[in-house]
Amino acid sequence: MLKARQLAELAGASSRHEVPAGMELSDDGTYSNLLSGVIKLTRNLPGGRQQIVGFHFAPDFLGRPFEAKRPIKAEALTNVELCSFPGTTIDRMINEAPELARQLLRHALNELDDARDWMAALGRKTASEKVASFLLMVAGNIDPAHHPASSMSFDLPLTRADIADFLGLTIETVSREFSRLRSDGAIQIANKRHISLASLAQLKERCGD
Amino acid sequence: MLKARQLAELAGASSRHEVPAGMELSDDGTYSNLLSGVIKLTRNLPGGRQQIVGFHFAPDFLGRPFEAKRPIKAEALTNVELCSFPGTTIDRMINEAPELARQLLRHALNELDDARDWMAALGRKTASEKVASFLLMVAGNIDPAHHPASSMSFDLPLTRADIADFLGLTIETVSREFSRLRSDGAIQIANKRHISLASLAQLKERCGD
DNA sequence: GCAAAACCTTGATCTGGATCAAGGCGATCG
DNA sequence: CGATCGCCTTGATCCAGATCAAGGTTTTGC
Repeated sequence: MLKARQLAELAGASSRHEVPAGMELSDDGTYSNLLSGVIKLTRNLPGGRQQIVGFHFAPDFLGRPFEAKRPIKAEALTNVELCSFPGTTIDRMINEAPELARQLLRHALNELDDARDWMAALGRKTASEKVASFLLMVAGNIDPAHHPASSMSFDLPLTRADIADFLGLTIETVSREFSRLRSDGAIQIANKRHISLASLAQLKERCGD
Repeated sequence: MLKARQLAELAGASSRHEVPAGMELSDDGTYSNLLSGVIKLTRNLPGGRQQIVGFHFAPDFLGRPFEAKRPIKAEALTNVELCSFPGTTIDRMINEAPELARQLLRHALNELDDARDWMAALGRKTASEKVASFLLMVAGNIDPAHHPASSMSFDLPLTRADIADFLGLTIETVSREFSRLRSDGAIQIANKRHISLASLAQLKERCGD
């Protein structure tokens, strides 16, 4: 745990602010807690190609020490509430509080596990397995404690174009797979974006792992 | 930097050993420096599908604190020399030496950057862009300081099947793309595995980013 | 040194998902 | 309220890369 003095220092240096949906989050060196909303991380290739390489769902932590080799853009998918700390404060505290460094390391390794999971999906899963895996991932992040056998519903924070850019597909294929899942009774769709899952267990059979 | 006492402790607890090509590296909780050789990290999907999610080239560091959510297997692609430390030593020292925690964090973030780069390749690059990117990656790891404009050569430490499992392709497609690069004069191939690159710059034009 | 086994290449054909095309909602706005 | 715009769906067709097939080459083992 962090010491009381350090918690107080963080609280004193923090500032709360809001970012509207669609706005890019500039990569000043700050760190933030994501209090609400969803953020996408994207990597751009020539020819207008885009790959989404990760998401942040509330409550998550964002920001990183050291420079990235490759530029990654962060953009708010929904309205977003942040609680930010100056980079210098965190960087200094990493050296003073081993527990903070441990937490950052644990967090980075979780993101690495996620990225590798999606490498496997991008390289080796079929379109319908990708879409099922995607719905499971969103469901798991929106309600981490949900019982696998019971039904749940939520609003997708992404457009079909974003989903396609995450799964390495086109919007038409994503749309067709949604339609297929609906006609198979695995999901219901209201208003394009509102999804009801019959059960997480049912989707797991379609997710290809 | 680590203190002399800590370096001495590490040296005292370390043990040198060797792993032959093709052998799986068991995931006891130890940490190792990879002194020579190449290791692949794989994730398995049902139906015999496999995705390689990363490599370690010498000199690299392997091992991770905290449990991974998903099982990842590590296998030696070549004969490998390791210098290993017990997990308990490292885990304890993380709390004593902030600099060690920083290094582990930096290392994890580099692996995360790499994984995200490959997500973009898997999701959005063509077969020939993937193969060119792969060759650049291998070349860069085998000789990090190589001049981009001059030619270089090396032995691929992977079979065509491994390359296919890394790039999300089939062995036939990998083979055809190698043949095409050869007939275009971008590479030369001797003995299936020995590759000569005319220049890194030439490949960069084909790698799709 | 010969045979078997691994690994690799090349050709022919097939197919999952891309591309092209044509509307169908629902919001926002005048 | 009707028009425009952004987003989504569905159908028709196409093609990059998969699959199927047939050797060729290199390595391994006896």
